[in-house]
Amino acid sequence: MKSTAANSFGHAGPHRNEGARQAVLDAADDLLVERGFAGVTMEGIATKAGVAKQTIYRWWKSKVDVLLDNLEQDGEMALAWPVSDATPTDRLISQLTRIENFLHSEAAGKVMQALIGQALHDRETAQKFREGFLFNQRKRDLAGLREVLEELDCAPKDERVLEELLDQIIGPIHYRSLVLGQRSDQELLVRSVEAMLRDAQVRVQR
Amino acid sequence: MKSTAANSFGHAGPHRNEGARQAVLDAADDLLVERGFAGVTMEGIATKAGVAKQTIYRWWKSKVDVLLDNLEQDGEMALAWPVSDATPTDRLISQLTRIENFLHSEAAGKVMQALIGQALHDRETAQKFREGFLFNQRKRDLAGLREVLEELDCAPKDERVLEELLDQIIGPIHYRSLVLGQRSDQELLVRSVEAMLRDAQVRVQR
Amino acid sequence: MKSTAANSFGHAGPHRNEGARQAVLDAADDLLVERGFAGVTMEGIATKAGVAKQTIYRWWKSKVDVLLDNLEQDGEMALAWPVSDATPTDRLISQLTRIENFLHSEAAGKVMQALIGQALHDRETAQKFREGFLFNQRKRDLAGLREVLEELDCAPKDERVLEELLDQIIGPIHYRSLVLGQRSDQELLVRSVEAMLRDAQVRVQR
Amino acid sequence: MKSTAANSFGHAGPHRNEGARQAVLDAADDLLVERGFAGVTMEGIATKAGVAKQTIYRWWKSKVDVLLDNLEQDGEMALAWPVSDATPTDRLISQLTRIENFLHSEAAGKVMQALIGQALHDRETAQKFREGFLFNQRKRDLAGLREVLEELDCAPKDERVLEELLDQIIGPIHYRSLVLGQRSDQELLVRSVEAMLRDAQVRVQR
DNA sequence: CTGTAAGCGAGACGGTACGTCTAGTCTTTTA
DNA sequence: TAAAAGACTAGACGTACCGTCTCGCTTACAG
Repeated sequence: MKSTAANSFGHAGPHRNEGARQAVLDAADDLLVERGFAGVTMEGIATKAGVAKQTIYRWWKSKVDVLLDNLEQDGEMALAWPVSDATPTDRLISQLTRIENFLHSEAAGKVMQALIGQALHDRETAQKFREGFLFNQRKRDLAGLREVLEELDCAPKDERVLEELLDQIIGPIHYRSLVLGQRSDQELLVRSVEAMLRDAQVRVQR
Repeated sequence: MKSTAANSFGHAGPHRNEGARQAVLDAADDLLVERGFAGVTMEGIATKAGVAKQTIYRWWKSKVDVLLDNLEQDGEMALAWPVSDATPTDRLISQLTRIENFLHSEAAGKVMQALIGQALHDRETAQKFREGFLFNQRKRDLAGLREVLEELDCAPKDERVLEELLDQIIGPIHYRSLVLGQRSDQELLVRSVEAMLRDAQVRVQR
Repeated sequence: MKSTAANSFGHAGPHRNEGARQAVLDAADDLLVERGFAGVTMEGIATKAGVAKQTIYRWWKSKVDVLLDNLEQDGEMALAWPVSDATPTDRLISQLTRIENFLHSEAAGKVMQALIGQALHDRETAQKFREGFLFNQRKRDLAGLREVLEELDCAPKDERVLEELLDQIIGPIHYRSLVLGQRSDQELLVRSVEAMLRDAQVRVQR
Repeated sequence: MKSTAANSFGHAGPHRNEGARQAVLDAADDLLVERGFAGVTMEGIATKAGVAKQTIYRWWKSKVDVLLDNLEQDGEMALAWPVSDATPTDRLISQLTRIENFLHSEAAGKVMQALIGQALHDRETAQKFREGFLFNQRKRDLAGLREVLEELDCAPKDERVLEELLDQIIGPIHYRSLVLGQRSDQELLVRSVEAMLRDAQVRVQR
């Protein structure tokens, strides 16, 4: 606790006020949960966060940017592959469960759904969402999956095949969640992984 | 040519003006393609269609309703399983191709993406979209898939398993399209169907 | 009581809502008296009048236009030369008194002072103020003065001289009011008129 | 010449930076000429002067104070009664001409018009303007006029009469300039002085 | 065969949020 | 300790749409 104590909140100096930053992120998140995406407005965030609109515009270009900032903060933590000594299959199932739970989680899941929704409306949002979050997460998932498959001796050489195998398991989860609006139960995830592993073995033998 | 001549357009009588209806649907579609979802506004539609705002509100509750009306008209046609004497597998692949093409089509695909996007923002849109379009289409696809699997002697008894098998093939396509923003090539669709059929056979043997 | 009764106020049709118009004019006037010129804002007027900002912008370009509208309504009435059987000199003094009182009146005087103030800040306001109010009033005052001088047999032939004579009596009043912030008492006005009449006679003899 | 070297400009020491002061005054004046009164903003002055906003607020309460500072500097010099051996009447006419020219001068005249304009909007500005500039100038003009009248043997005993005589000549000039937006030509000034002198003589005989 | 009721184009209305601008305050860092 | 730099809260600016409304016209059907 040194000089940073001065910036606890309240007023600010020439450097960025960290308290204001977090207040904005939290306010946006709260509004999304309480009132949905249309209820997230720059004015609403400002009021709720006790912050001037100009302060938001100084650091973020739009409400989408604010939400994306939230997602980058929360999502990368919640979707990391944890260190584990479980069997490869179990580790894979457990990651799939983590993804499914994340998609339906109260705060972070709503943010992600809102951003995917907006990405479908707006090309620029799509790009930001993918580059700011999705592709990073995808890299981590591909690496995790590769490790699992290597332990099971069915890792493909071709990276594109690995991507196909990943999409075989996460595609249906997302489709059910985002499009159908349905959760995927544990059994389904297990069968999905089994089917994919069978396919991986078939492919590797060719 | 009797009473319809009066309703050709221009002005109207006590019955609904069909010209105005189509002009509204077309204007909404055009605006979506030209300016994206945010560019579709009630005022914009009214101006472009040469129609009073009140006329739109008389027949549709919101711009989402207008777009959904469009989708119901176009989508059900473009996604029907055609009568064909091809092999079951080929028919399945061809339907999958049809879906993939539809998702990326200029007009109808944009409408569908916009509606899915809005469904992710708004519960009510989600419900309308599913009940007005998605569930109907899903029923047709489930019936088509069942027929294919029956011919291949691997149709499951349980309807829920059939749904899982359907999601195995359409889930990844949608995920790539909606979330990753990538097209799925023909090869991928073929391998996807093969993997699903293998899984169906495994399941039916149990 | 015919069809116009429908537009008493509340909501409006495709024609201008007279109630809203008057509410805006009154709100602007009230704000000016209560809070001064800086306290007259488009938002404040809108709130006080119970009117949407867009409604103000639809009919007036700026708050200056609103105030000018007020002045045109009030000023032309308060500064008219009334029909009178008093002596010419008395009529002139009485008009001068009327002007002096007007300049210091609660509502209309404040509006006029505000507009002259703004005219000194902004060329466009100056032009509007002059063309919308000042020059009309000046014409009436010149006509009134000419009549008075004719009855006293000292009306100049040259219009420019007439203007000079007018400015001899109204210039000091305005200077004291606008620049010095002082009222001119009745005695002063009387002496001012006497001096001017003496000058008019001198001039006419040449 | 010791510590002043440090205060040459750029950065500053513990004492007031004279360079900054002048830069602020000049910037305000420039902005007024270039963009009008509304274009004179604290931010604009700060930017143009290369000075921090806080520095302005440290020494002046508002932009009006800055402009008034300018006027006090320039106005008192430009409006002084010079020593002259001309006839009294000519000296008076020449002072009147000086005033008229000042009101229409590029820099100082604009400042004065702006301040009078703002004084009409705001009581506090009015007071500052009068006490900081106007009343001082008026004292000088009254003294000058008294001297002229004494030489012509028609100086009134009553100071209030002297003020009235002054307003007879400067009132119309200001009215034409500030309200009508018109210049007064030399001839007019001459006739105005003649009329006033005639009135002074009439009054003194009573 | 005529009134009446509905659909229609037009557009004014009260609102909400937008993104920008400036005000005036405060804090940090430099000299 | 003055000054430059600039982040901060506050609030008005003028614009764009929202969804509701009123108007005046046109036209189909009912009495």
